[in-house]
Amino acid sequence: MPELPETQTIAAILNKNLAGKNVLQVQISKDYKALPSTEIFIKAVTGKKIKSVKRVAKNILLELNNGVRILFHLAMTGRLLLWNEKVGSEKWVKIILHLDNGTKLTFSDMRMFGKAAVLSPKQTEELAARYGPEPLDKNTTPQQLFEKIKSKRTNIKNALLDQVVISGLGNIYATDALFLAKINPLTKTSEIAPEDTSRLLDAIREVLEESIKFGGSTLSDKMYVDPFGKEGTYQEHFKIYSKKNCPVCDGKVNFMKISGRGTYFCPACQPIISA
DNA sequence: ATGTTTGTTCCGAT
DNA sequence: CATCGGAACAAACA
Repeated sequence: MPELPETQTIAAILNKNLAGKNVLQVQISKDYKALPSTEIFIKAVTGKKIKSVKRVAKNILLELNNGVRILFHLAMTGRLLLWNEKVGSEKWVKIILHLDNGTKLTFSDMRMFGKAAVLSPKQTEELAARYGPEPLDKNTTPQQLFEKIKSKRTNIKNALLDQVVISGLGNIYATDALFLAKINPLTKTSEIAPEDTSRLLDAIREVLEESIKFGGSTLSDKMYVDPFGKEGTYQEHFKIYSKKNCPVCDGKVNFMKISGRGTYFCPACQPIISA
C-alpha cells in the first residue's frame, strides 16, 4: 500500500523516535525469512544503535552505528508499528525489535509481499543507484524526467509506475498527478512533450506534498496507518482516484485497468494527445 | 464464489 | 538482445 507519502511519514516518525536507541533483542517469526537470512539479520542488528531512519524510494532504511542498514519494504500490506500503551494487538507480526527504552518496533505483513533485509554500506549505495530521480528533491528537473520517460516505450501511466523513471510513485499518486497535469494515462511516452513533463513534475510534487501534509492515504481496508496507529486523510482529497465524477467538469470519470492497475481519468479534462 | 486490492519481480512474448 | 506486460506472490473483504 504505501507509496512515497506514506513511506515518508513512517520514516520521519521512526527517525524522531528511534534515533539513538539501541536494539536489545530481535525476534523473527518462524514462518518468515529475513534477508539475506534470518540468522545473518539477527546477528547484524542485535546490540546495535540506530543512528537515523531515512526513506529511499518506497524503502525505509534504519542506519545502524556500524554502517549497516536495516531495509524494510512494505509493498502492499506491510506495517511498521511502534508499540506503546496506545498501539494495541497486531496480527501478522513477522519481526520484533526490542529497544532499550522499553518499547518495540514491529514489522508485520499480511500478504507477505514486503521485505526485510540488512544491507552493507556498499549495498545501500547500489540500492539508491537503482532508482530514478526523487520527485521532491529540488535538484530533480523536468528535463531529467523527460529523458527518463523518453527511454520507455509504453504509456505514461506505466512509465510513472516504473521506479527507474521516477522514485516513489504508485498507482494512486500516478493517477492523481496525471489528472492534475491534464495528461491522459494512455498517452504514449513518444507523444509526451517537454512542456508536458514540466507540468507533470509540478503535479507530482503537488499531490505528494499534499498527501504528506495529510499523513498519507488510508483506504477502506485500513492497511496503512502510521507507526502510532494513526490513519492518513489524503483519501478525502483524492483528485480523481476512486471518483465517479470529475471534480472539475462533473463529467463521468472513466475507469479502466492499465497493466492490471485500476486507473481513473476524465476523458474531457485529460484528452488523448493526437500525433 | 468471484472479483478486487496502494508493489515488485520473474518469465514468456515481441 | 532488450523491453514490455501479464502472471504470480497471498490474504482479506464485499
